[in-house]
Amino acid sequence: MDMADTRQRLIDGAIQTIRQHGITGTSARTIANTAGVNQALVFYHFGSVHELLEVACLAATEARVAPFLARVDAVTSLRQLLDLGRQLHAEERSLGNVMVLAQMLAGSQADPKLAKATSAALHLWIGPIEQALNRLLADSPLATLVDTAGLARAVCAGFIGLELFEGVDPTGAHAALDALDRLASLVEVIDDLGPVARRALRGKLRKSPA
Amino acid sequence: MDMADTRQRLIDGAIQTIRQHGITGTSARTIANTAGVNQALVFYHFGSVHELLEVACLAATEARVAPFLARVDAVTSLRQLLDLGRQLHAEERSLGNVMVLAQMLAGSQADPKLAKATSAALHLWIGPIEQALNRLLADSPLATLVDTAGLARAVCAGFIGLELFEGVDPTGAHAALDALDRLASLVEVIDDLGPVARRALRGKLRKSPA
DNA sequence: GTCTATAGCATGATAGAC
DNA sequence: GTCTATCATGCTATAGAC
Repeated sequence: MDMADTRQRLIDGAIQTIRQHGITGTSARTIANTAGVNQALVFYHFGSVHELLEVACLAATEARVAPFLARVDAVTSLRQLLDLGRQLHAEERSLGNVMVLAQMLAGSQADPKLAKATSAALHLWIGPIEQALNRLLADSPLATLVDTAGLARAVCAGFIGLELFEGVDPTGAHAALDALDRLASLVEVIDDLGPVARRALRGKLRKSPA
Repeated sequence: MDMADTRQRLIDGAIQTIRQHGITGTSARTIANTAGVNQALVFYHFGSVHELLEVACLAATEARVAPFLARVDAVTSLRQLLDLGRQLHAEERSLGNVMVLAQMLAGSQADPKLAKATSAALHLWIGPIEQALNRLLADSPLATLVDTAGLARAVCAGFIGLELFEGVDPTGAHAALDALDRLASLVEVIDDLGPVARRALRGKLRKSPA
C-alpha cells in the first residue's frame, strides 16, 4: 500500500502544512506530523526541508494547473476569461495553491534556491494565461496596446497579493476583486468597439502613453 | 543619548531584519543583533517578538506614508497618480515598506494578532489612495463605474504581489508593471472622453457588466 | 524504508545580578 | 534599563538498530 507513497504523503503533508500554518510554521516535524510519518523520513526522501518544499510546490502547482488548461482553452471571450478567473479564485479558497505560492514567495525573498523553484511553479500559471491572452486579443484594438507577457505576470502577481490581503481583510479583498472586475469590463467593451470608435481611440492613445 | 531610544533601535532593527532575512529569519536574537542591543531587551520593552513586530510594522508604515500624503495631495490627474505610483515603487526597492508589509502578511495568515496589526498598517496606505481616487474621479465618466474603495485595496494588494514577484523574477515584474501602466493609460483616455463618446460608452457598458 | 535516539544549535522567555 | 545566565523547547540533520 504505502511503499513509495510515503514520498507522496510527505509532499501532500508539506502543502497542507504551508496552507494551515504558513511558511513560518512549516518544519520537518510539523510536515511529518500532518503527513503521519516519521520526521527522519523527510531527510531520507528529500535530503532537506527546503528540497521537499521545492518539490511539493512544483508538484502541487502542476496538479492544480493541469485541469485548468482545458478550461482556459474553452474560453472564447475576455468576459469568459474574467469569469474563469473568479471561479478560480473561489476554488482557491478551499484548494489553496495560490496561498502556497504566496507563502513560498515570502520565503523565497531570502533564499535563492526556493526562489528558483517558486518562480518555476509560478510560470506554470503564467504560460497558459499568456497564451490565452494572446489568442483572445489577437485581432483586438488592444493588441498593440497591451503586452500580454507582462499582463499575464501582472495578473498572477495580483492574485498572490489579493490572496494575502484576503487573509487579513476578507471583505476588503472582495471589494477589490469586484472593482477589478468592473474595470475589466471596461476593457472588454473597448475590445468590442466598432472600427470608427477604434480609430478615434487609437488617435487619443497615441499622444498619451509614456 | 540612548536612554529610551533603545526602543527605537529595536523597532528599526526589526524592520531591517524583516527586509534582509524575511519573516522566517526574524527572531528576537536576529533583531537584537542588527539593532546592536541585548536580546533580553526585546522582551523587556515589548513583551514578545510578535508585539515588537506589530509596533514596528505600524511605526515604519506611518513614517513612510507621512511624506507620501503631501505628494498625493499635489496630484491633479490620473496620469500624475500613475507616475507617483511608479516613483513610489522605485523608492520601495531601497526603503522597502512594501516588502515588510508583504512579509507581515505572510506571517499573518496563521496568526490573528499579527493580522490585525498588518491590516491596520495596510489601511494607512489604503485611506489616502482611496481619497485621491475619489477626488480625481469625482466628475469623470468612470465615477459610476469604479468603486474607489475597492480599487484602492486592489492597488495595494497589487503592489504587494508585485513586490513578492519581483523577488523571484525582476525582469518579469518590470514587464508586469509596464503592462499595467499601459492599460491604465487606456483608462486615462476614457477619463478624458468628450460628452458624445461618453454617452456611447455608457450605453455599451449598461449591457455588459455583471 | 522506517524507526529510535541523539547531537548540536536556535528559539522564546524568565530570573536575578548590577 | 541593561546585562549574564539559564531553562525548556523546537529545529535540522545524522547514526545506527531493525
